[in-house]
Amino acid sequence: MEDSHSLPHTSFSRPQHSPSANAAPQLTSAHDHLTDAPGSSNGAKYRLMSPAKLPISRSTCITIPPGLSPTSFLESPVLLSNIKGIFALVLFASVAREIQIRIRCQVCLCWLLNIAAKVSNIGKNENPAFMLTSKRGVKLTSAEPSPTTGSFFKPQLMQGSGENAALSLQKHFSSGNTIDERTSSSFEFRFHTGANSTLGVSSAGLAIPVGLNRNGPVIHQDQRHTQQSSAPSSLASQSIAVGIHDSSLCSTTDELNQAGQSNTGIQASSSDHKDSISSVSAERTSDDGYNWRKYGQKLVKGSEFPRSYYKCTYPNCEVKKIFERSPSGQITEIVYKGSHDHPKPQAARRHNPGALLSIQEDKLDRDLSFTGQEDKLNTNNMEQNCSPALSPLQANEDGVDGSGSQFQAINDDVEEDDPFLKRRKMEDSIDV
DNA sequence: AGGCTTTGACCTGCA
DNA sequence: ATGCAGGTCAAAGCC
Repeated sequence: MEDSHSLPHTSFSRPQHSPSANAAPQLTSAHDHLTDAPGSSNGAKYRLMSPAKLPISRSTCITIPPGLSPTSFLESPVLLSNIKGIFALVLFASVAREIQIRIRCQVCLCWLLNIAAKVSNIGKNENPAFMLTSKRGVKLTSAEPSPTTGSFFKPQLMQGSGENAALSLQKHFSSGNTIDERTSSSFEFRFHTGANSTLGVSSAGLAIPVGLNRNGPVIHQDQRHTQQSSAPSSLASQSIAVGIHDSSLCSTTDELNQAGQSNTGIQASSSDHKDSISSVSAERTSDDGYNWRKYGQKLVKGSEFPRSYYKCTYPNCEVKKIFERSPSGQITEIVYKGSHDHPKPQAARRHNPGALLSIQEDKLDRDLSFTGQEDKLNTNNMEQNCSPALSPLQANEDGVDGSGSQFQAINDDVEEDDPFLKRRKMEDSIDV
């Protein structure tokens, strides 16, 4: 039993404000928290930690051979042979760009846009996206909120614990670099694999160079023991720090390609055992499919924006999320505490009618319907179904459950005449 | 009427 | 022991 006060503190990463930002800002791994938390009742303590101190496990990172990249994949006869699918994807990407559909997986969209560019040269995103940093110091760039809707594209960061497939985007810092140093252009996009990836990431990890820009959200995740989870390794808290920058989804396809050629892209990297997952998402309240009730707001010292505290409104669900939002409405940091042990409320989707990936969410909700493990460990992952793990490259992993099927789900939808509209119709009819 | 947000006060942990 | 900061509570108001 733990009350709200027993929840581990989750520190926000605010490199730009942290007095020590220049020297060693950032996030601590859950592992460190667990081991270096004197005085904590459960041993879980969460603090900022310098990326340099982060025990980022690279041993599990598998880099794709030079021949494998989104570009090469796009040129794959397997993909190109499916003309129908291509056109559907092009249409999909075009529509997404056109109406600024909120998409949860910027990588997926990047990929789609890349495909679109390949086929019709329409990929023209001007601004790169944001930078994400996991608790383990993993950084990634991703999309910023839609300039028109303000909705955030959800950066998907899936880190696999020993058992979960993981994906993280990692920025490689030169020594001494801090998180707020956004000058580095070196990013890696690695796919990690766990022994048994529930997401279906095969053991053949992939490194996809993606020309994403630096400015962007910083993601970090926290871990703690929850009431529901007796397993010491269960992840319960995740946090995200979203950089405040005006940039659009992904980078241009040219940038993507260039990045791919220059090996300065993003690599998905897996976390090691204790950090289990980490899927993170930058999103607005209620946009993650769950219902939240704000129970507090506080201006934290050193923060220029007030910190808002939300609780999940689901009965007996004690999941909390904390985020800071700039006056312009941009979320600068998000922290999740706890894990949902319940499905997303159906009604919540109406709040997000334009959510492109809600299609996926539905599918995943059905497929996963929070079976013990992924819910305990990856409850929040369910919010981020379209993780980078859903990379088309991974989609080739036919024999794998999870991401492969997820991607298949995407394709299935895409291949329908207008799955998105169909879905909307269906939901509308249900609502009526 | 119910649910949510706002906001000042209170509680707790830490240095 | 004390002050500070972060997190939470809960009354009031709003939608």
